[in-house]
Amino acid sequence: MTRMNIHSVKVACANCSMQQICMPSGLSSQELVSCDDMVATRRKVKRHSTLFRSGEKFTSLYAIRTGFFKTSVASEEGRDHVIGFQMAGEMIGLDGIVNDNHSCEAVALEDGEVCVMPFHRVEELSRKVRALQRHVHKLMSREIVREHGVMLMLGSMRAEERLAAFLLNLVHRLHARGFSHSELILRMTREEIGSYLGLKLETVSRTFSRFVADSIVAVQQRHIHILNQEALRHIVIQSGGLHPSLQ
Amino acid sequence: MTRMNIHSVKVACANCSMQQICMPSGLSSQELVSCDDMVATRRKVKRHSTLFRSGEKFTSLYAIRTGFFKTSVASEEGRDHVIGFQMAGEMIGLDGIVNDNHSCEAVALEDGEVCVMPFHRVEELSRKVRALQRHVHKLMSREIVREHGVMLMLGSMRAEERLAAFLLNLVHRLHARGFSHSELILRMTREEIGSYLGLKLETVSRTFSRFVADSIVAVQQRHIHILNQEALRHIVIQSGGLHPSLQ
DNA sequence: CGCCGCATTGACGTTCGTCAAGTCTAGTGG
DNA sequence: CCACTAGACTTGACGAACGTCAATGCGGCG
Repeated sequence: MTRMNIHSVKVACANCSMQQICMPSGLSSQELVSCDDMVATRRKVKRHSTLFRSGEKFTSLYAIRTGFFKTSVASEEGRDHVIGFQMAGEMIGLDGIVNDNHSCEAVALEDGEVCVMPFHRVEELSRKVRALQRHVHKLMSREIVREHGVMLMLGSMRAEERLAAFLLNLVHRLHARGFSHSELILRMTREEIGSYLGLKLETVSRTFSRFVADSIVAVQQRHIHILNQEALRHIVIQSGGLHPSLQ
Repeated sequence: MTRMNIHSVKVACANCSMQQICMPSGLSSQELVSCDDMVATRRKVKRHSTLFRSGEKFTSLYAIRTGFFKTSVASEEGRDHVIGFQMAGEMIGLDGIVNDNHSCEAVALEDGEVCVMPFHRVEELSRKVRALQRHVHKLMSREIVREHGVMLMLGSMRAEERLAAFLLNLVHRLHARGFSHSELILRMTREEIGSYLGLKLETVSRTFSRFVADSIVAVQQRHIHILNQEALRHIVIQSGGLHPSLQ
């Protein structure tokens, strides 16, 4: 419910640690400076606050600097379905472009900070800076491909396979950001995991328990230790899952 | 298996009946002519031929002029999962942008014809023609939003709801192209429908039979007559589905 | 005409959802 | 500092929905 406080800090993409994830590579330093113009402000977001809601006017894309988000689509009756979890270096808001309105909502699962990039500036700049145009197209295409993977998962995997794919995907993305390849802390509840995976929270919980019984992972609440990554991978592969291309 | 024959016809977007679906609106006639430059050739595609395969080098987007396609992602063992059905006026190939390789495959379900649009030309032109840039961004965003709807369906609907949503979506898109709002011919098998909906073909068949028993549709093989659209809509809505925004 | 692929239908099994009880943990206030 | 509480998580028993296997029907094409 709470709206985040607008925090106006002047930005420098050139100094940003997320640069190599967030920005196109091979920019001249001059082009990098002009990319700064793309970012209007940074915005701090508190845990459980909403970055944008479904139906809200679309103006900007958001590049996550720090923190962890979920995006979800809401149906009429308040039921909502999680369609993705996003972490530092990833972009959210692309859904808003087509109708100038957001069709999903983004909620912070922990305190964080995003770069607010007004889309008209993105378009303006990407008409001039070719590498940026490329980058925007790739970002959107990547999101399309990621969703293909999710659709494959939802359409053809069983509970164990879904959870295994989910854990592998998460730890893979975290590892790419310098975290452990075997330990992670879940920022979301079992219910949110279930919503994402198309399962009920009880099934998620039971499946975790089965993994623990098989010594594949150790679970202490939201702290997950992956003991046998090979086994996890095997669970996904054996049924023909498209491996970690789930982004 | 069969590759389609390359059919080099010079193109005129200005005369194309798909123009208002496929192209941005509000182009000057000069801009429309320059859009022709975007289309290298048209290509006829025969039923069951593959437009592009997973892993294949990405060079072009394809705008469907006529015909009906399925796109699917393939897993290692040959199992594949249908992720969408595309008809005239829709664009396929966006998945290839991110890695310069296609990550899904497109197969024609009936004879048709596509406009081949080399992506480097699309990028070049959309740096000059602002309306085209807009249009490309909206196309990609629309695909993202469509997939959100599919994920919602796969993640939270039961078989009846999925099939109802599927039929409503199909007939809605066909109607927008001048076809009946109550009759349609399915170009795909029950198995392909099932793959798309995350169901087995037997379940699709049984669900059709139930709809017939309830006088909601009449089914004769692939010929579908929707007798009670309201009932179909009600099946989807009651469970909180995001209605026909499934594109 | 006969074959082959597609579709339908039935019987049965598995997986997951539902309902309900109970446990654990973090955060709050006395 | 500890007791208390609310929310999150776990676990069990049961049932519903869907998958699996198998037999049969139908229609189009050679």
